[in-house]
Amino acid sequence: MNIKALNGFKDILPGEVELWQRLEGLARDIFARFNFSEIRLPILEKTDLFTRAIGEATDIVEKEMYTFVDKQVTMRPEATASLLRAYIEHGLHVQKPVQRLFTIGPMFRHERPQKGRLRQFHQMDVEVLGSTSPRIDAEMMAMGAMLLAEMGLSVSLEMNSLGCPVCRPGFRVSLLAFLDDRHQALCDDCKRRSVTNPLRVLDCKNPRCREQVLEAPSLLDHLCGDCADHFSGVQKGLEQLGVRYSLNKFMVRGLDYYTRTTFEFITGDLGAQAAVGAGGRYDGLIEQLGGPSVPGIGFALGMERLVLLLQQKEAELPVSGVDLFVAALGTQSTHFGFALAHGLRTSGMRVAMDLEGRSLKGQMKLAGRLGAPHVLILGENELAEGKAVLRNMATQQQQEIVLQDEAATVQILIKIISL
RNA sequence: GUGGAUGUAGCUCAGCUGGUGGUAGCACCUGGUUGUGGCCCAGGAGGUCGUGGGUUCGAGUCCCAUCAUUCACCCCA
Repeated sequence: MNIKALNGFKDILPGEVELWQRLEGLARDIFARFNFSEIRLPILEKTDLFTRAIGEATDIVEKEMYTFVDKQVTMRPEATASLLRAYIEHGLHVQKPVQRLFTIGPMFRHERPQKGRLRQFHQMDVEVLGSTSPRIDAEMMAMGAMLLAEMGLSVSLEMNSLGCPVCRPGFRVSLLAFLDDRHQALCDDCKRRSVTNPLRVLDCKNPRCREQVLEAPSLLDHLCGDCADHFSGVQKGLEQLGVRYSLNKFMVRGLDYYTRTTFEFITGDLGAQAAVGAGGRYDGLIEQLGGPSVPGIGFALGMERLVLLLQQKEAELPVSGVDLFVAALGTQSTHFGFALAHGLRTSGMRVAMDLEGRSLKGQMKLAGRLGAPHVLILGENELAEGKAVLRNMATQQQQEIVLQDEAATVQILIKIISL
């Protein structure tokens, strides 16, 4: 067998997929509590959409996109751009002044895979469009925190403000001046960064750079009046909702479109991939994409990373996929059991049956492995007398069942088993 | 794109300075119980030792290349 999944692409097998379902189920429940609606989006978009939304100069656009060059289309590397495209295309701002939307699905980035990072990965993406209220920012973070808490994960929240087009240029100037003075002390990456994206120097992991940057001018000290007001409003909101967070004035987001509030949910349990979720406000982006002048904020949760955390936390999920196992011995019994199983399934029961002609012992073993709470044993002798045996696997008690016509037998079994 | 580590059964792994691939564990199949699961016992099946070259009388073992996996950097969820 030489055909294998592509590097960075992964199958999610039974046993793990249950965790995904639980994660997604809980997320949907919580998104509903906060009055979010689902939107399903295509995976392919015009390449232009991403270069405009994410930024020409970002790593994602420069070297990580799966693009069909001849067709000018790209497999989405993130969800926000697609979601905003749909929002603009369908005039959703007219239908509701404030839209709360979420979407769940795969994203694609051509990066070198490592722990918690794949080339096809999955995100749960949440966006609120049409509100500048700092309470929305607080609510978003509170919702993320609630989801993580209800998953039983302990994750910390860090927040920062990146200001806006009014205040960021001023900050940039003083940061550049500061970096110029220490250019020689910075690592090679940061020397490059101080030209291409000076803000990034602030969150370099190199200890020497960190030290240099400690005294750097802070974004938070350069906020304009509106941004400062907004920022303190967000903090008040978080306090009111009892969300624990810390300020990280060095936190910078990788995408160009962020303004004001940015935040990350951080864990120490995933190696180099600290962020399980991240997002922020992007007040100018919709307009920039040709839409109405509407503010927005959103964040994405990395599902692979959450599942890894869940796997570390609990070894195994109990899988109970079956209500009844039908064990048949002989042709007559198998013939009868085959139809009976179908009748039970039609009535909503989860039924497993072995059709390989195994010994009763083999069938019992299968039933045990499947975790079937009951086994209906159809033996030739009993069948001849119109009877069968129902075994409770936990108590090992068995009772005789009188087989009437199929419909009646189904009813009897459902009644006994649902007790 | 850069650096390190690792490729032996479905999975986890032994395999010494080169000398016939492991009674290894888990899982699987059969039997011990003419028709009763988990535990136990016995047996069985399962391999191009990632791939291709090279060195050698002889390579799982040494060398080169290549592919894959993985961790980290860059970057990011």
